[in-house]
Amino acid sequence: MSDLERNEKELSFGRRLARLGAAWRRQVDRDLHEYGLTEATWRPVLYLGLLPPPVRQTDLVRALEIEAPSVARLLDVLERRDLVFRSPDSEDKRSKLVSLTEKGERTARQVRHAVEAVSNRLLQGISTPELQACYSVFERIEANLCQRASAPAGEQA
Amino acid sequence: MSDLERNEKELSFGRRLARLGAAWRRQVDRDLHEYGLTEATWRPVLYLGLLPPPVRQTDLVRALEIEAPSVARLLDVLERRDLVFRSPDSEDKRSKLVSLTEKGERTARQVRHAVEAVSNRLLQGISTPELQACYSVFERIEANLCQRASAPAGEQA
DNA sequence: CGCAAATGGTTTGCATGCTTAATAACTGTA
DNA sequence: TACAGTTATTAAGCATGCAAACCATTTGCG
Repeated sequence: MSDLERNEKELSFGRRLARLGAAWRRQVDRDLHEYGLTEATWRPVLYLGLLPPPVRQTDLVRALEIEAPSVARLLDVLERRDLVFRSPDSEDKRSKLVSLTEKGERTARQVRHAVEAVSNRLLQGISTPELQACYSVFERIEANLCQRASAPAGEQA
Repeated sequence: MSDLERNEKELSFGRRLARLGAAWRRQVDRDLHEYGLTEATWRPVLYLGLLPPPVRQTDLVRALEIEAPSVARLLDVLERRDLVFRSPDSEDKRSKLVSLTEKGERTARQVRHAVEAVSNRLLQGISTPELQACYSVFERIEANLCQRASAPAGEQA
């Protein structure tokens, strides 16, 4: 039955996802390296350019989907590089508002260009229906992720 | 035109890939945590159970698609845990052969089960043609990855 | 009001990836 | 044989993610 036949592909699907995702990111990184942005530092800058202000660190945590300590450290680096600055939030003394400096604004535009260029290049020749088919599968997988493993599911379904 | 309409989705495709890949891996990690395997340490064990011996470290580097220093460090950990051992290669005094201990063999089977269970669960309800549509897109993206960025491609095509 | 719980941020320590550089051994060519 | 280049492994240091523990502040409830 299909299960055995599909096993090889199934086994590699998660692997494939991770590999492609990493390769994709590496492309962006490569393009942004010349702007002095290393690894993940461009993501906070990108999102700071997209989110409606005021942006608290927690907003970045949610947008970047990384944990608060990681965001804090990235912002330390970016602040030292004069790309962002933190200011107190008059509404809530616990929180800090994060903004792009002028240099940061410029960088954010470059990041956006680079990200779009990579996306255009990598998705070249792929039709919208094909993309949507992928999204459909992704959504189903995400749905399956939420069902706690308590239901071992299609063990031989 | 399609470009603007697709922009939102295109922008997020790489993001989506990375996120799904990470989530997938986290599922496996969670299931293997109870076996004392943390993070990425289960992958060398899995592949050692799959590759035809003898397995040199270089073979693992190629299979795991991570760099040689990373493999070396992981093997240090696994060796300390008595899951693998290194022995000299009589064919080539530079290289070392890596093997699973008996405990490692047992662990490899558990890892394989966990990986398959997660795969079955996450791909539940997704048909083979849908999977193949995804693979087709992945392959096209991989092909586009290889074309060096020299051709900026669909900048406004 | 006053205290417990939740929330925002930081610090610390660990896991895992990479790159660069060193060392040892092999290979090919003159 | 000898020497240059390649290959296998390791070592050292950096980047980035996480979780746990901590402080300050805010919120909610008696």
